[in-house]
Amino acid sequence: MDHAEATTRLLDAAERLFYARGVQAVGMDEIRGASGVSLKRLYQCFPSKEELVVGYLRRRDLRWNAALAESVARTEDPVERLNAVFDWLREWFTEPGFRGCAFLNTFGELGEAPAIGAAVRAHKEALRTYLDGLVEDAGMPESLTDQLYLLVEGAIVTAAVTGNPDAAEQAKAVVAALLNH
Amino acid sequence: MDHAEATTRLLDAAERLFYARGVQAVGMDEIRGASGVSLKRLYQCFPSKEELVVGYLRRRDLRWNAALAESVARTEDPVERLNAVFDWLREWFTEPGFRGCAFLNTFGELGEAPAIGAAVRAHKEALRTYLDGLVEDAGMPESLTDQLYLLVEGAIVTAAVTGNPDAAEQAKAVVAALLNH
DNA sequence: TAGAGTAGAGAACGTACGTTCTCAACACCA
DNA sequence: TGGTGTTGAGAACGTACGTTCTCTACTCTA
Repeated sequence: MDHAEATTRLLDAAERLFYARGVQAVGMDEIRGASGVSLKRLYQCFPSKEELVVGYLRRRDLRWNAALAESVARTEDPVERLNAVFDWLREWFTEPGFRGCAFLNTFGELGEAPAIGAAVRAHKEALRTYLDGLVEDAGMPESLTDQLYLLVEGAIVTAAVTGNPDAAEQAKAVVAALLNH
Repeated sequence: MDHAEATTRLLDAAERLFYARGVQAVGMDEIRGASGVSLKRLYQCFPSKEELVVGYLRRRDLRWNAALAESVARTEDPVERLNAVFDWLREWFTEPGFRGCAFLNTFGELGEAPAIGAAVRAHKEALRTYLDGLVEDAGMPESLTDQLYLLVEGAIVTAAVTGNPDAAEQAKAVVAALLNH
């Protein structure tokens, strides 16, 4: 097992465990057991738990954004794509093990740590930038971006707390009102 | 110092410390020091840390709801009251030490614990019920409640992560569109 | 005032965790 | 093949924390 595969395995285990149970509830020894990577190697790949958490967030950021973009891109009409965002959210909400936004959860837990806060903000900024592109392609006023963003965040949080994926449809209804306005 | 005052002091210290730094980052000994209540008494009032956390959430729920309702009630017009919700949110966002929703933060940290999850859901349900009353008083269709709720959650989360209170105004703009629709 | 119950201060206990260290096994290369 | 460097397994270390225990001092009552 080389360095790259060890890193992948560690991130796989970290993502699964951290997302499901929170960062502080999962020890480095459990990451070692779940990944099959020795503690020595673990600390070679990630010199501290905080760096492993940042690595986890960074990779999840890339994956999450890519999954959203890929799903939305299957819709042709640029205006309809704004709705497609919430269709994808609904799919995500119904996935087994959905526990809300990994970034918000980690932020609530470790927001003090500057590296964590930076990773969370980077993720949210990337989302906002992506939405901005969709709004521009749809020929809508720029002010719609922040409003869409609020609805996405609200839907994620609500679905996480209530366990009910209908928040996606409710947000979509608001989008429809904004577009018709 | 009697039992009631000890309880109050403990909840005061717990609320300040837990909200500012998270639950897991604050030890029982620090609560003792900040409250001036002995460990023995602490464990008489709250037999475990989890019960102290639940007590903290419950009292914060009452206070937060009351502050919102009191501020909104100063507005006479029932329709205008829907906007007043977001005016109050903006005030909250600009308070020193604002760190987002205590309930969401705790949920992200300890959502597994059933008692915590229940306290969080109770708070969110109370908020939704309150919004439902405002919507009814304003003579608006019931479907507006969930939409308002999404906007409130989205604004809180966004203000917390970005540190920018403008999320309140952005949400308000969406409300205006929904009302004009 | 004597005694019984209680409170406070803080030591103590058990556990868990992040991180480092030890040591035996093994791979690679001269 | 012999020696050197690296690896993995897991023990060890230091710390922190939730919770309980000890002991002293005080307070109330008979």
